[in-house]
Amino acid sequence: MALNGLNAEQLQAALAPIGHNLIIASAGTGKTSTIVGRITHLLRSGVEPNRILLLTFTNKAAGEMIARLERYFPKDVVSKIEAGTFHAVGYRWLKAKNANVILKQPNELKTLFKSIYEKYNFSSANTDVSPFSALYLYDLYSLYQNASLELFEDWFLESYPDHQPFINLYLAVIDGFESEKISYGFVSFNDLLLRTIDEVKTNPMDFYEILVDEYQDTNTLQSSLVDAMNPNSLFCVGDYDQSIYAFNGANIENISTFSTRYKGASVFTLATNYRSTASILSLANRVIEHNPRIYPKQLKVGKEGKDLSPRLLAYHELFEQYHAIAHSIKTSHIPSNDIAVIFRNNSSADGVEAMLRELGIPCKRKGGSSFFDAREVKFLLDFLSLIANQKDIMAFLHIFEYGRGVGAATAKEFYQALVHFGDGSFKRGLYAPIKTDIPKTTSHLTQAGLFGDEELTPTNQKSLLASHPIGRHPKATPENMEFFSSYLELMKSLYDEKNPAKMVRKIVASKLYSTIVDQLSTARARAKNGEVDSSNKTQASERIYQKAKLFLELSSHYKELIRFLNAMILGGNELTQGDGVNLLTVHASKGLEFTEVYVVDLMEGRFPNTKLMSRGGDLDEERRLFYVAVTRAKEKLYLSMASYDKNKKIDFKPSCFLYEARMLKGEEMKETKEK
DNA sequence: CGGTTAGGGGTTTTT
DNA sequence: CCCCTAACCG
Repeated sequence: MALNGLNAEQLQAALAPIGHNLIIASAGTGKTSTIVGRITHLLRSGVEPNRILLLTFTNKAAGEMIARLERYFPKDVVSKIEAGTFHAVGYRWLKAKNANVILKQPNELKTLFKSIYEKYNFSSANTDVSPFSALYLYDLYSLYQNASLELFEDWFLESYPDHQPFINLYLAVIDGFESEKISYGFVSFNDLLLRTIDEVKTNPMDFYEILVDEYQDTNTLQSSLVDAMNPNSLFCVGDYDQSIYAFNGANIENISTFSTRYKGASVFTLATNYRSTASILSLANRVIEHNPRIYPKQLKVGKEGKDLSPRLLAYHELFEQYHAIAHSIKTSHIPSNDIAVIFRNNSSADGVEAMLRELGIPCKRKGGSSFFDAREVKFLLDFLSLIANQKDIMAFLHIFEYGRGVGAATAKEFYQALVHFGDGSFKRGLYAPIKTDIPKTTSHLTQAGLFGDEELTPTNQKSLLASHPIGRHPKATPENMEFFSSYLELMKSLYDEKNPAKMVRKIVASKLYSTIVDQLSTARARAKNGEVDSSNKTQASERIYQKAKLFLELSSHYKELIRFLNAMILGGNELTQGDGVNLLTVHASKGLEFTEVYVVDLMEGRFPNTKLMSRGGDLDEERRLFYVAVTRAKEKLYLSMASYDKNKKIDFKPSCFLYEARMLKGEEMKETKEK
């Protein structure tokens, strides 16, 4: 049984009486085992599995715990446990209530927000202060939603009183954003939680116990969701030294005030670290000691065996560093899946990846940026999003911007014309227009008579379009109408299709997609002198179809289009691509462990990231990030830095954490001066 | 004059 | 790779 493997302190926590329990679990102290043990204990005590809710920070973590429970309990019991991230669980409940939820990617929502922001004139305010940019305001608004239950105005002016002259403009932008978001049918991550709270308040839940993993990174919005559910019992597991999501409103006070918020709360501490060697732990502790203590904490070393001292790797130049690390990894006897390169900023990843590739070492990165940000994948997502939500004008714009000579403005007119043809319905306007007059436009251009032009399009397209009123749109040109008819042809072939994978297969095989692949691969194969290398182009196009294949594979697990799309937004960047050495940001490394770890780019400015600190972050948080990074290592830890970036011509000073870790002596600090 | 497109500069972290 | 700016096109 899962409980047999626990040590005394873990067992005591796992068997805690029902009530409000906080488990302070330092890095590597068997947090996961304790949670699995706790659920084991609950199930063995006769608690119905569907009255257990396990909230984790990533869906992967939830999956791992569920998988471990399946070793001890029948699958049909374990599958009844509610488990997942706050967002995933909330989404599941709303979906069960038939709520109409169509998630939209944060970047898209930012673009929408910005477009509304730009309608307002901020220069009219009588002040020397310059207004926040649209994107900064968006981030603040999102932070507010996660961090505060007050009115935006109150929360905002507390921190930025000098922006008082803009407050009404800011509020108007936010109002406009909220209403436009609703009219397009979009739901943000934050909306998901807000709506879940509403749902839980109107239809109370009856959980016996809620377990919250990574409790130090829950924010006010999330903790108010937990409170709204009002469970009999709470089991929160966290470590304040690993709180690294302040930018998302993570509220360290959720931990520090736990015993005062919940009367009669019990606090347990897991202090024996089984993950790392004594010297890695003592390094981590030397650094984190510089942060204020909330609860006393003394780590005991539980690991036995050889103990290699952490090593400092210092190089002159950035790429020399990446190259040396790649070389060190190549000569390592550790399997590459057990090796990680960890960095503060994603910008470090490209250099490391390039050097590893040069030496033929496979590596994997978190899928998010590389996969879903790829334009060929975005196109597929946009195409499907518009089918799932015909009000999604943003998706339409992205699709039609691939049409030659079509930009956002023209695409928007086309969309509006189509909605007009369908008397309010985009799809009707596309498939079976009931109005054929062209709505009035802002354009003064009138290029009539494009139809009947002999060089126009192949005959079948012509007949496709001949019956469609969009061809008479003043912005219609032979090129963009050819694009349109490819689009229409594909849409018609998907008219009755409901299965996501079948849809994806048809899209990828379509003429429209091949047009896009051609555009993208041509652009990618174009050298600086403008020439297109045909073998490069073939390669680029192969890579695109490879991604499309992966996308198809992902879609095959879903029966409903909307569910597939939402799942891609909700858990999309949790999937890792490929096999090999792990390239991770510190944030992404949370909860993971590796035999050999390289923490790279340990220079002032990069790690700690001083740019962020000037924007409200603080050194304590950066120090926690460092702590998280080094405590991922089980046996070998390398701390690495470079003193110069030849591309940007920047000199670097070593990170203050290298001094705090006593990998560098204080005197050297004075010697390393800025030039 | 509005819109498109090409080219140069810059990049935080996540659900 | 994405965003912004400036030149270009109709």
